[in-house]
Amino acid sequence: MPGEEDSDAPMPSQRATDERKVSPVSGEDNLSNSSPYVGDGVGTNRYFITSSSQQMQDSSNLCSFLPYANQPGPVCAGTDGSRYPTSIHYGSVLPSTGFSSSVCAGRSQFGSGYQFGHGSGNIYPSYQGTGSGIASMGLPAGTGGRAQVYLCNRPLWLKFHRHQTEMIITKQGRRMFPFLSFNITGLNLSTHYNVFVEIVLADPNHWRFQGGKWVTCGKADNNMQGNKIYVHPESPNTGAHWMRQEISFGKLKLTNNKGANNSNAQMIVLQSLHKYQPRLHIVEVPEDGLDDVRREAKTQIFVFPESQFIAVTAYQNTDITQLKIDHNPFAKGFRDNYDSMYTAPEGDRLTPSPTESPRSHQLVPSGRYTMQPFLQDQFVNSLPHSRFYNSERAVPQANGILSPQVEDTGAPQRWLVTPVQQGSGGKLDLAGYEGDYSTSLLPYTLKSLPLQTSHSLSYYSDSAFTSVAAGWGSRGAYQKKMASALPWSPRPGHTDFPDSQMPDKDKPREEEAFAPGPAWVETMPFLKPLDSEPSVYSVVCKRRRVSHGGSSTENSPTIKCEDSRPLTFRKETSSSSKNIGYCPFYAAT
DNA sequence: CTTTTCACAGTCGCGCGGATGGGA
DNA sequence: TCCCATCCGCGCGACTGTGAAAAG
Repeated sequence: MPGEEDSDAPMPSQRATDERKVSPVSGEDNLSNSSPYVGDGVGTNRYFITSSSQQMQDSSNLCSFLPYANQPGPVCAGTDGSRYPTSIHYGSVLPSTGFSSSVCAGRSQFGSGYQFGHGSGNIYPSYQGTGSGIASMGLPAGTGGRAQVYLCNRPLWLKFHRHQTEMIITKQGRRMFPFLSFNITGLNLSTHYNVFVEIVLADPNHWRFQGGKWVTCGKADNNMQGNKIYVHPESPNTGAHWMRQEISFGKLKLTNNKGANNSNAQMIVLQSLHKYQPRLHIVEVPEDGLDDVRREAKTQIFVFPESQFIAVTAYQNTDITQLKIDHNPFAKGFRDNYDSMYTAPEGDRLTPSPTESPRSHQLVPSGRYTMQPFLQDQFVNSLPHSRFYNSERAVPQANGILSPQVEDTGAPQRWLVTPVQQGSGGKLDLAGYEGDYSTSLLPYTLKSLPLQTSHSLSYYSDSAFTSVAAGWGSRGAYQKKMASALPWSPRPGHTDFPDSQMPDKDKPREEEAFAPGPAWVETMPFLKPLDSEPSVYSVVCKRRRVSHGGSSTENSPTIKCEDSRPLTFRKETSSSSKNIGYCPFYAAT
């Protein structure tokens, strides 16, 4: 394939249907209103992340993402028929239907106290699924605090989210990519927790890819049975353990095989062409028999809107395909041959060939490619910013799609979600992304956490060993091999963030980013894929894109946020038992 | 026509076994 | 000479997206 096509020949991915040639704005029809991602995609609108508990408790805000807010008092039901109230501020995520123990069958560590529910796992009220209730056992009051969770590879998620993330599901099970990887802080060091991911329907629609974009097509099938949760294999473990390093769910597999729920606990059963939303649950493990009433206070749920995806059996959007190829190490074999691909004269390129990278000169064959964000992000690290400046500015990212520099500038960010519901209504925030982007290229900025990169870790470069180890293999393997070569500590203290590291100027941006948004609509508007108009990205870069030397840099950051501190640290004093929150957690330098 | 399934090729990491070198 | 540790290469399996065929 490489070398077989001239520069104008369609790339393999483009040989698909015409529909697939168009960068979709999924759900555009349904989400066109109130989309914050207008114009450049980053949009002038910022979402507001508030530390105010009141706002977080504002059900109206919640409604934009968690319609359960309108439900009457959430109730968790145990298998024994008992029910325990959950004082979720933003609506229950626990339908009142009973729990099921089947999901956790075989997981001895979850044996006694509680079971995970499974079923439809809907997060919108219109569904009558069996729910995905999670009960937690109570723990002594005062143990632990409100956890904060960083979505470590959020920039990568954002990249995909801009095009409406698709996740392949197969009978054998397919790993997610990007995979879920979190940093957790705020746990009690000695308290034991179970950590698991639940994937629930994100909206009540059936989706189809039509006309180059995702559109709704009837109602979703809410009767889908099967496992909807994936318990981290290291569960249960102490808070110290969970906070020690990234918590990666790279081995989580998605399947459409309903029979897989019992046979393979690593699989989550989904339905093709349905939209799903992963949620992270942190549940304190009971160490003594506490009454049910206290259980609810020990479950924290985190939702990252950018991790929403549509399950498919075959990729529909070539942009997603290309992003997968470019960033997923396992798809390296599908990346283009640089040597044969890039033979254009140097003069044809707008972007100078970085001398630092032996391959870089091959990456930008012509001006058409110079602005490909993920090309930039591949080697922006190795180039003086000035070398990129012109090109960055020369081609506005009309759709605001990517600000890929975030993760590749060597300053990947951590994104924190507090367990409490943000008042944002779950709007996906790109401000940080933009900020990061600007970190390397623009005069203003939210600066991401500086992160050293090692070219020796080219494959995972900045995402590095932790995510790789955690995500693709054992968490220790890579660290064992690479730790000695890494100049930084993989184990930063992260719970303390000095205010001095948080420029005030950044706060408004973050807050804006999570400003209360429209109430829940059929398809959460705040999750609208960022651009409602054809992106430069998609228009210009319809040809198959190439990555540089296989750097899936942003897969997941390596380092914990030792230098970061929350801009908006929620001081949730509520007695809420379950808290669902999602908000990127910005750190400034 | 749409969606799903399957075989395929390519990349990678891991584990095994042999080769090598040092010390007892 | 034997034992042990380390290094290296090979094979296998896991994983990916592709593209054709099958299924609905």
